[in-house]
Amino acid sequence: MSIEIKISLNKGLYKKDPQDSKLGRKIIQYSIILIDKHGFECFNFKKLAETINSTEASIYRYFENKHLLLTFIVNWYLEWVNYLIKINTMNVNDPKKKLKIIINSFVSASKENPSVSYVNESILHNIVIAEAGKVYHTKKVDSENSKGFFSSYKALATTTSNVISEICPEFKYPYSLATNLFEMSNNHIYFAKHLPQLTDISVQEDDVNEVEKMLNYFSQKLLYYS
Amino acid sequence: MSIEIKISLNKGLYKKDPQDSKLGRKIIQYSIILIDKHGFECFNFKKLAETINSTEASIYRYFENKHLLLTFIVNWYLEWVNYLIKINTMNVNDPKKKLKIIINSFVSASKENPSVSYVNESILHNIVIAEAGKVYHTKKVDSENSKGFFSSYKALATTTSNVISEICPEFKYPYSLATNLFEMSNNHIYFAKHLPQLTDISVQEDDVNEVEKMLNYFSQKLLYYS
DNA sequence: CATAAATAATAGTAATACTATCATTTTGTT
DNA sequence: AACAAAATGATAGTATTACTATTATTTATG
Repeated sequence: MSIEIKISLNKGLYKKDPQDSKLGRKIIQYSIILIDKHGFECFNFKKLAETINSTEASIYRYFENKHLLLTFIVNWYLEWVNYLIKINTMNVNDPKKKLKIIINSFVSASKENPSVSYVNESILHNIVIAEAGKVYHTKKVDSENSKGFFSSYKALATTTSNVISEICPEFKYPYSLATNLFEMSNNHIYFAKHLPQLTDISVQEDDVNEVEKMLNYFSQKLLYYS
Repeated sequence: MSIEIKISLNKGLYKKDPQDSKLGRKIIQYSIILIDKHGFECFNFKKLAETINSTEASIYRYFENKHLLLTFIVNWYLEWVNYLIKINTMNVNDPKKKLKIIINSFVSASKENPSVSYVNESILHNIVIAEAGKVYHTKKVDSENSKGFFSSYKALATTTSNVISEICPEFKYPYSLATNLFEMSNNHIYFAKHLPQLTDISVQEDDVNEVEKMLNYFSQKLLYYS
């Protein structure tokens, strides 16, 4: 399925919205591919420019630096997941079912869901798994937070937290559990692929079923029989 | 309390063991201070050399690059925590008490524990909280893993996992819970300080009591009444 | 006190992360 | 079709970073 949603993101993230022009969309499309391929540290605007037959100067007209570009695409992904959760839980009343849908979105939103033509959501998910922590683990975190650069993560945490509180209103840690389910999803997919001794689950050919089961088990143990 | 333990780490991490010379120990001491102060991205060997009145060339005789230096100090911290857990649980039989000691070590090993003269463990803990993920979130993770660069994290996970299995032998995810308790500890201390909307707990003046409570609550819910 | 080992001093290179300027192409408007 | 405005490309240049190499000096050791 391919539709054209335009996701609106904090304006401080870019100098010019890349979603509004051909070159901008190419920057998004190929930065996702290159960051996934070489890793964020080895990714730079010169390589990106060569790949898309443009110039460094042109890319700098869209993004101040590669860190803000990463922040942009990670936020894009989080907004997209939040959007999918909203439409997929819209007609669901049981909060327990809603949380299962949320967990399923954390582990595999990129599968069988509406997508945007110039974004490979599956590759983008890999970037979120491997690089998203770098977005907020920086000395600029406080000033970037005050500019609203992490509001997409907060929105996702709030959505999830509300469902958790619906299931169990007395539960003391709805936000912590929400972010933990998301971080745990990313971490254990990464561990399964690269550091298998740090997890009990395994991921074969992108089948994240075991991760999903684990997250459901954890949340049920914490929320169901209180 | 100050003693001199020498922690033995994977030899691939350094060209020359910094623990064995005055300059080496100064490199460790001030790299910890500088990474904490400026963040890992802005930290470099030139600044470090100026700070300790030495030269870049001399530092390069100890470490190939700053990434391996970070890996070294993070592993040092993990080995130190693992060592403390061992001595503090040595005469404890109840695995539930052992897990509480482990959780206490995750949140505040750096407080009231034997320390090494040239390492400020409290600052080092801040580095682990803010930067440790960068150690293994790199494209070199597989080759570095095969060289044993993450064995300290695995050792800590194994120690914790064994205690978890003692408490509840049927629990299916002992390793996952072990690493999750550690990651959660670091994440939520960081969130409380920088992104408070992502957590329910707060940390006032380095009092991590609420984090400790939360981790104990989570582990008890998952392990006690199965 | 001689010698080896460690460190300092200095210099240099390639790559990175930008910024500035001007030329050309594309787009929208009449 | 003609034109202006906007977007992009081409080119050049700078400061910093991440190193490596060479030689001089200091320090530790038998």
